[in-house]
Amino acid sequence: MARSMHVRRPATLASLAAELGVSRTTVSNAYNRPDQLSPELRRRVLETARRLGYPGPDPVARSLRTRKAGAVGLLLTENLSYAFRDPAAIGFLEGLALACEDAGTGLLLVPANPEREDVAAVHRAGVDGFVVYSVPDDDPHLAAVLERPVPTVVCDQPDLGNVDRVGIDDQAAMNSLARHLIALGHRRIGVVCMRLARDRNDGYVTQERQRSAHFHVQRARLAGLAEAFGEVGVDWAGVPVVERFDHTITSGASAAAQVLDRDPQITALICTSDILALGALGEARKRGLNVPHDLTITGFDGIREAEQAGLTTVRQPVLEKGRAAGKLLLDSAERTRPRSVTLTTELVVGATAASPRGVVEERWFGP
Amino acid sequence: MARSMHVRRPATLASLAAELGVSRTTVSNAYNRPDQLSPELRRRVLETARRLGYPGPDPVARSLRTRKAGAVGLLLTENLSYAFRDPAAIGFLEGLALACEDAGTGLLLVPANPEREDVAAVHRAGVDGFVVYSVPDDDPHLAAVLERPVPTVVCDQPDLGNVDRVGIDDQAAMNSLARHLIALGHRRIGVVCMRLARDRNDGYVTQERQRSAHFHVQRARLAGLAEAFGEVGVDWAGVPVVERFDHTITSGASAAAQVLDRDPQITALICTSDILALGALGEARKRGLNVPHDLTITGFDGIREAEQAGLTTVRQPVLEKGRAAGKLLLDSAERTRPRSVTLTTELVVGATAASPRGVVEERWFGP
DNA sequence: TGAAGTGACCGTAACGGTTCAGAACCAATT
DNA sequence: AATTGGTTCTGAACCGTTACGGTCACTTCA
Repeated sequence: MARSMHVRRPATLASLAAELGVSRTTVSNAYNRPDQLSPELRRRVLETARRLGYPGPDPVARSLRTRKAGAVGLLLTENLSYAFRDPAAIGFLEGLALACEDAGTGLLLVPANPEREDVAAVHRAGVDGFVVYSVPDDDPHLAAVLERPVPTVVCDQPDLGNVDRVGIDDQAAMNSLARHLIALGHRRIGVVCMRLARDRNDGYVTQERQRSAHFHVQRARLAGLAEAFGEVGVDWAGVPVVERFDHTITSGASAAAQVLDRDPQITALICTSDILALGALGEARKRGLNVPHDLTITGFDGIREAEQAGLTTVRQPVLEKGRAAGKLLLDSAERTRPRSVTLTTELVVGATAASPRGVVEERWFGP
Repeated sequence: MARSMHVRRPATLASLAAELGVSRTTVSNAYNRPDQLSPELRRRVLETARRLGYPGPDPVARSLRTRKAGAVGLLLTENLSYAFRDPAAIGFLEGLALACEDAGTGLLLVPANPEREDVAAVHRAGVDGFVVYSVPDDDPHLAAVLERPVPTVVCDQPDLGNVDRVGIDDQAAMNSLARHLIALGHRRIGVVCMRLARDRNDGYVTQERQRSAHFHVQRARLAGLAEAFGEVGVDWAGVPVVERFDHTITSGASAAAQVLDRDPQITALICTSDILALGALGEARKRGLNVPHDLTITGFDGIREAEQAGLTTVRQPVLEKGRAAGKLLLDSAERTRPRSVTLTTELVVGATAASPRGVVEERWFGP
């Protein structure tokens, strides 16, 4: 019975067919199209498969032939593990996972180490499409993805023209937050932002660096601030903007410290993310500053931790963003021309923003 | 120059070779072994590739030939998106992602809907190995994974004998927590646990169901409790054990309510996860119970939220667990026989456990 | 009784690469 | 002049499937 004990080679569809004396097609059909063969033969095929230890059609070979991988790739700018530490990223992932789940598709996290310029992982990924989440617009990984002949959806990215996009209007959202602060009477402000480019620059940001920032989201948020404060006569060039490469609470604290050390007279510290704002809150507390009365602090994202802290911020629908990205990618049928989805945001008025001391809120003077 | 404008078919390695008048081998080498051809020819190959829009070797075809997918699969019992909602699962994911990152490997989240018994996704996954995280031991997805001829690591699973395993000693950990409560003087206890099997059973758990629970982790934790309390003469059969299918704070609250309604005289409520315990804490607060003096509540896992709440619990190294699983899987070289990694846990004495009213802590009587 | 229809199965040709054992060539050594 | 060694490139086999367009025996129906 056990013919050739030395078969190290695992069984294949062909060997199974040979053993059974049928064609490979038939064996394939036994797995993929049961209606194409008699129940009796199918039973025999499956039983012989079990006996020979044939685990069913090889997924990779099948993918090659059918030109479907059954998975979408996710490209993140950060270390893969980072995605699981940032609440906003987690929310995005959850939404994306939901969309994939609905479609029965796998989700492949592509290891794109931002340090090394090793794009090989992008080339090696056997996927039917890519979602690119918040990477700098000059990221070589992004370029590698765009070269791959598969549909792609970018998130938090400027409109690339030829691929689908999902995001929010960062500039408008930040603008409305700024207007809120302006209405409260703030004119002397400081800004803490996330990394603006691939190089580390933990410190003050020049005008030029702001304009040429490679992270679209950050660039747009700063632009929204500049726009709003410019309108009320604030000289943007004089506004201290401090950047941090690492997106952590600790970074937020140290950045806040840096701003407060040099410009203690500011009445509001605007952070471009909740995480940074939480750090700033901690730093303010450490300095004995009363938030919001001594110092207004705001964030961006609307993560749960921010809500608990009562942070004044902008809420963006991160989960929806992920889900929208997934949906866009997964029904890529009939994509005539690139689609663009812009989700709405919401100003969250918390307890960390108030009129500066000695200033009565402006709207009281309204007509 | 542009020969045949109607080439809908994208360029392949072969077409590129033909265009250049070289062999396919040479083109392949241009990408994979630059030292195998002259720099000049390589330059020509790459340039022609760009001109023809050839995106480089197809990952799937390459995988087929090299028998490497460059990714590991992760199988979760829950809906994919759930993994991003449970802090413990997130920690595990982070650790696993770290390990994958180090190895330059992708991480494929396999959509294993626990509702449907659709195992196809497991068959379709093009991966070099699987990590299986906390699924019931009779899960068909698990069976499907074990049939695949690739290395596998199971987590929070009984020793399957033939695959690598990583986990903690749930029984011992819970036993030590129980001893702590016993030392405090607790004898009348209630238990809230996570789902014990694939079927929903929101309510009391029979002895039989406890013993035959398909979630190893839960079974072991209950066993640890039964063991410890049995030693001091508590009749385990009389201990109310309530199960919840959904692992949410809300579930924890409702389960706690169910126990407290029927057995208001209990002095301690032991939950098999922090999430459930947090729910129980809320329920206790709602009832005006003073924790820990009116009621002791404990958890399991050691998530951050539990720490903030001052929960008495068992901390397990979830991140390390993920990382260990990844490492085990990724250096599957020379695996002689299945390895088993058991990580250590730590009893976290928080503020939610104390001696019941009228009872002096036992250790005060110590020799 | 012959034409048409149906169910069951098969042969061939991809799918797009990688790999390995050489071939061809040339320069340097014996 | 023959041998050696090195570089550069090639041919053919192979990876394990599935898509496509059949064939063939066996009804069914007029």
